[in-house]
Amino acid sequence: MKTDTVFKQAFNQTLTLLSAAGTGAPLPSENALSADLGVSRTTVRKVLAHLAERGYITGQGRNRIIATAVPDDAHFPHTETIATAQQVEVHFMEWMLRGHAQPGTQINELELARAFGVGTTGIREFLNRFRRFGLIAKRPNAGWVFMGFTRDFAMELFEIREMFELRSARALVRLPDSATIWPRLRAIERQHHELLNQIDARFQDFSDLDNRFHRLINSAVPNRFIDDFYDIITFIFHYHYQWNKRDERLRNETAIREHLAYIQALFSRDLVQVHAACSLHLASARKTMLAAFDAH
Amino acid sequence: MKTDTVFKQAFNQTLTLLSAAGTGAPLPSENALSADLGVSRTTVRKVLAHLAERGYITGQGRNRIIATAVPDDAHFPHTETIATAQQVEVHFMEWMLRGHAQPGTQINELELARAFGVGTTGIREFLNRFRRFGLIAKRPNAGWVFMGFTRDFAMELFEIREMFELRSARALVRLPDSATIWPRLRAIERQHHELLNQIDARFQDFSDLDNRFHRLINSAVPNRFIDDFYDIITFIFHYHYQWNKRDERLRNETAIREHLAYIQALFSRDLVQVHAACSLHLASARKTMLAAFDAH
DNA sequence: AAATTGTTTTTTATCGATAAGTGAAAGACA
DNA sequence: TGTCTTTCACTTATCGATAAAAAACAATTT
Repeated sequence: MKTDTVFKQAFNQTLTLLSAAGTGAPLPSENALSADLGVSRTTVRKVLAHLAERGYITGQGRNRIIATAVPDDAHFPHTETIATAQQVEVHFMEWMLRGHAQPGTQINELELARAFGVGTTGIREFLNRFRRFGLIAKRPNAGWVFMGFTRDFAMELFEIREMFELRSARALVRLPDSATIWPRLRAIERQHHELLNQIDARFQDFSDLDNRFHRLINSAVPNRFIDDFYDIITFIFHYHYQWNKRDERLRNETAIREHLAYIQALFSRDLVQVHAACSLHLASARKTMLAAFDAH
Repeated sequence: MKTDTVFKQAFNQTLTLLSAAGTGAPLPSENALSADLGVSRTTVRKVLAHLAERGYITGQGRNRIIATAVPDDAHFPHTETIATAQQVEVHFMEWMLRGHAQPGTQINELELARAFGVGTTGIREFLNRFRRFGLIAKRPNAGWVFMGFTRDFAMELFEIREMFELRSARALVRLPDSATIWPRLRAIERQHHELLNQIDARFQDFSDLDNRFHRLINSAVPNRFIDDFYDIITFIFHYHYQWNKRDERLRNETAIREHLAYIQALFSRDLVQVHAACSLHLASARKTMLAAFDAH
């Protein structure tokens, strides 16, 4: 059956809202909460019912009021708010990156299902989706094979990445001044400066900024296949960075400076400059990832 | 439970082998049959058991012999040899191209499952795999939406295709004379000439040749992401050509001539010529597909 | 009348069961 | 001694069932 992770997560979020509003405050309407939490009204009502049952809110219908301050331990544990499908992803990446998986390793659905504590269907579905990342292959009626997160894989990934990014940067330069990309580019430039100023404390935030920056560049002249490819990039980088922490602060600082130069080039609308700045950044990103393989 | 389509297909193939060999001939070993049919020996044994049961072969162990000529109606019907997963694909494409699916149409798993006569799991698995073609999107907990096989879709598809193809053609030109690509290119060039000579009778064979040609170009300097993308191209073209038969003979003849010019350019190793011939062909392919949208 | 809540219907996510199919060890043969 | 067959343990493909979540509909309230 379905897990109730959606409910539990919505419940936790609502608790936080309650704390912020304080005792005695009226509750927003069910529709408002539904939009706020990003779940259906059915789930909102379930949350409300639970809150009432535990005495955190009183009244009913349109006259609901926050009754008491909510104790901290009222939250559901974080693990209970993660859907099975997401759990499988996390577990699998863990399994993969911990070296359990040499190139050529056979992947056994039942074994993984037991190891991860889920049904085989969950594993199957994940593998089918994960297939597009190019790391596993299927032999019909005979299971999956892990292809290896190898140097070749990374090189091929970067080849495409560079092709796509240069294409987007070139297209961007040709856009008129009135395009919405320009103010958005300014905004993200500002975020780069902010992060750079607090680099010592916040260098871990770069990963997210990096992702948003490159996706922004593509979004100016969108192409769904490039977008899809960025899912792969994001996914690989996400797990790769978790695994390779060496020189993280320095690497990120360098990358931020490269981004800023790249952004400036874009504003200059000079194709040669853009090309140079973009290539420089991509080459340095590639070097970073390949270095991780050589160190290993 | 699993369907026995593998067995049925292997059985049918074996019947054909039997007819070719003729009464009294000895059977190949189980291992040989297994390799020949591309199934496990377990399945081969099941086939053999069935054949014996029906009296088509006699003897046992190593001394099996073809007993009688096999009647034509001994074959399992073709539909019983198609695995559920494949059936779903065919049904779904039918459903989609018959205009059942306007952009924005909601896709209902249970409804499709009933319409196609399969379990929901089969539909789910198909949709998850099909997602990568960029024609459907998922809203968690709330089903799938069909995005439409639109003009935009085709344009974005072709943008990537042109990028990839030019990259591969450029890379190919730089390969040494000793590379294995050159004889293979000669071979496929010959096939083009053959097809051109019999164009009136065989113009339908072009689709397959086209596919093999473009994949060959990429295979010279391979990249798994480009390969994957070609799966999408192949898939889309396959169904698109089934649907759009207008001017098929003429279109294919033109394309063959473009291919030949392109091949010649590649042999010349002149980058400018290659670029021109390749671009010309791709532009014409794009025009063909876009014309289908405008006609519609 | 528009927004809100109450109720019912529809749809998805997930599990476990089972026949079909694979692969490898053990045994037979020539 | 190496190929072929027999046997068996393990794996995948597929289904149907069920609780959770979404969506549609109906009834109130301000």
